[in-house]
Amino acid sequence: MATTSEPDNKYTFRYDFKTIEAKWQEVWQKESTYKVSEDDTQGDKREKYYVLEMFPYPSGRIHMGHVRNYSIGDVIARYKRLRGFNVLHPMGWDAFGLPAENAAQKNKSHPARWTYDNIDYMRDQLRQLGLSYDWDREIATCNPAYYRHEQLIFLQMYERGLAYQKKTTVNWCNSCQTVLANEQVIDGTCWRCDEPVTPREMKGWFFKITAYAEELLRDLDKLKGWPDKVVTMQRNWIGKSEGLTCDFKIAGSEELLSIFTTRPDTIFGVTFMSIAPEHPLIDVLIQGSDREQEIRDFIAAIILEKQQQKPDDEQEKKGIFTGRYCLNPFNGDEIPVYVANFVLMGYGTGAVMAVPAHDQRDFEFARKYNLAIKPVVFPEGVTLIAGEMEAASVEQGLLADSGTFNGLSSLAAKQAIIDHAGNNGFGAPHTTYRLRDWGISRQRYWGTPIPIIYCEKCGIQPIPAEQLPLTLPADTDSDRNSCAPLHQRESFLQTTCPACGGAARRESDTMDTFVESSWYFARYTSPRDTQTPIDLAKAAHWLPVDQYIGGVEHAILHLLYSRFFTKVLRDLGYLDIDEPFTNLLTQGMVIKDGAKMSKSKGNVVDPNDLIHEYGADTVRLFSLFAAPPERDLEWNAQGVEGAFRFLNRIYRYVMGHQELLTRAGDGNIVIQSTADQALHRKTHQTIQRVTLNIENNFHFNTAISGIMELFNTLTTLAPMDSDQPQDKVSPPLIHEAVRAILLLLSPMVPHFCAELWQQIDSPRPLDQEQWPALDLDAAKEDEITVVIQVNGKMRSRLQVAADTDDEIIKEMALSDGNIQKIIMAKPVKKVIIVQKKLVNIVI
RNA sequence: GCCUGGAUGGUGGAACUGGUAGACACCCGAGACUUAAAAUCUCGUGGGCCUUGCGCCCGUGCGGGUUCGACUCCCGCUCUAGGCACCA
Repeated sequence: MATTSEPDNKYTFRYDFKTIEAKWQEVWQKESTYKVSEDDTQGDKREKYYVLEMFPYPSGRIHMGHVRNYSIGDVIARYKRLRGFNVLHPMGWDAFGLPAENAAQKNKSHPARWTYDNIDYMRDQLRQLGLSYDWDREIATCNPAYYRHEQLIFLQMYERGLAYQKKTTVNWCNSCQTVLANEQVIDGTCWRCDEPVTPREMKGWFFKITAYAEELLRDLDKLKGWPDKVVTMQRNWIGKSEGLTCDFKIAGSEELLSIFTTRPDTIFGVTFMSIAPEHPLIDVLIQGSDREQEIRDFIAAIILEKQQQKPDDEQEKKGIFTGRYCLNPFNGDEIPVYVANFVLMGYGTGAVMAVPAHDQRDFEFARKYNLAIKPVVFPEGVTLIAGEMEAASVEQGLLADSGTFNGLSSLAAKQAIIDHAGNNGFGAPHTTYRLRDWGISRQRYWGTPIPIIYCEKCGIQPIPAEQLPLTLPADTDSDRNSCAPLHQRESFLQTTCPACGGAARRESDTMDTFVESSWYFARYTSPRDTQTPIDLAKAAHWLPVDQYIGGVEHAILHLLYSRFFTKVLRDLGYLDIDEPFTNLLTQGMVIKDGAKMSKSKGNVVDPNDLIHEYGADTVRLFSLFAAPPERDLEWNAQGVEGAFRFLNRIYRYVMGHQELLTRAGDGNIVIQSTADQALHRKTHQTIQRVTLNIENNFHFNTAISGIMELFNTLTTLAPMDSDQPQDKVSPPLIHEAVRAILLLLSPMVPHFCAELWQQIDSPRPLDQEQWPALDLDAAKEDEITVVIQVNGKMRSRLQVAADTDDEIIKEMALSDGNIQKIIMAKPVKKVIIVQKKLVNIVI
């Protein structure tokens, strides 16, 4: 082996990671070490394990977040292989999206060109990290071979009413002639051109995720392997509430105003009605009134205000009286109807029964407009008096002033009132969700075209499945139109109707890129199948994903959409599972100087530089060692140096003992000295500890420190510079310890370990090895330290044989010199003995 | 405002189910090697006190509590990160 610089100078020695890493990457590629055979669905007897990291957007080059994410996944993949699993570990590219269009415009290139170039570069970077992917399964979502299947899935969803079109309000930038996503609108202006964004009514395509709301909520209980945090976030996002819909008659009219409430128990406390400014009934209510114009102006003003408000500031509550009343069906009260700026048309019925005594918003509104406040639910032991209330009382309690329902508890009253409404035909129990249907239309170029045709005669016509894929139009010219959205491309739009053959136009929207990432994990199980999106048998074998790893920023959208797609694909007959990801690990961010790495902060660390300076193994080792995966990782250049130093120490040690280790390979383990015993014990304790750290919660940081401890023990008991280390420790035990170190470290530091493994003349390459076997007897301590406390404070220690009787330990503790001094002649009240741990003497 | 996490030496982080707080590293300091430096190796390294002892006191964001014993459990706060936010 060569060294990086002067081979003879052992003082400046740094192991030659460049040669070693290149060598093993080539071996793995040439031998397809990590390829998972398609036949494994039938032939392989090993248990399957599917580990997946969230695939990247090919933005150009990988960043530290990727390095961390993929290192974690790779450790799990390699560990599971050593444990005898048949591991599926694929990688691909989430390749559609707006950045490609922007870059293409800037460089007068084409999004496809830009994207594929980036993929080539980044694939190379991932190879350099030594990640054990089955590259034969690589997919890029912008490839028609992928998105044709997505188009088919869309058509099947359309057939079942799960994909539908409706009118919606979008953010429109007139100067860019495009729709912007919410996150692209910054303070009401376009993120790219700074022109104001205007709302615009457009038709768009939606996926009916609300049809699965209940199942998505219910199945959260099955996700035992997900962080509670993510489950909670999804539960809140779905936002189920149960209550009552109830119709209030408009006075002097046959019209009904329908409301939804989760607090039917407060229905006798209704003193006014608030409706959304967009509510369709408004026209009917105010038509012909002498205040019609005044009201319309007010409504227009609050709608405008709403559009311009920043997402995070709350508007002052305001409203206007429509001049009309409605009737409370429970007691006949006449209730004024107001238009209010805080009522959302998109939730419930767009109308709210206002109970100022028991709802804070209604309370504020009532105070402002001098409306009645009528308390009807008294929390236990409290009598509410309208004039004395400082704020709404939102607690449950006992009903008062509520007719025949007086004295009931809130809980009982809810049911009774719902029943009463139902029996009298003006209401029904109702469940509503915060979750909205998923709008997937994007007016862009670089996305999956929606396979729909509009015919004047025949209406909306899906493209026949056998005509898929509907590919993106290639460019006819290389000018700035190279990424013109589809609606600007006449030749793409013009087509013929599949039903009548007459002239027709194509849909020009492309799909949200979240659609591609909602099913890619399933596609990996049959990535080259041209007949069907997903081969049911193969998917049944591999899915669900046993371990999914990615950033917590995808806790809601990506993970919710993937769960939704899994259920849809199941109902379409492609999958036989309910949930896609059994276990989820959300890793923390990589930060530096206390802040997220970003160009604007100038604290970005480029993985390329690190790989060149220290090699992939060191970069991986440090990113796994510096923090447990779920926590943020503070990047520290000196820490990287420390990780590199550790590998160098092992390298020097193993190569310095190469001959001995090679010879010792076939020797039996015979304990001949206390040093032998100590090393043997530490070796097996470390095997146990590392295994537990990985199995329990993937805490590689403590696993690595365990291995460091073992190596420290090894170099203390059998020092490097000793002429004849076998004087103290027998060679087979050094061999055992080194073997353990290399095997235990290999999932984290794969090239390095594979090389040293070969250098000590092991019979098989490391990739074909098994995780080291644990000998529990060997790990057992025969002497233990028992702590002696007096009144809970540590005062002395005892070294005793592990099997010493509790009574004897107690006697020893009481007669211990230090203890005698402390307790003097005072009476001992109590002695607590914790087996093999401590004695606490209470005086 | 609501819902989640988090807070431990100069730093990153350990500590099983309530049982020796600070493992393992980084930084820093001292020494060895060297003409010298780097590298490497050895030792030290939470704070304070003195009587320098296998010593004592304090110490896991703050204030209480439970317990023989609390970083760990309970109650009440502070700060911080993230998510949601007029959802009726």
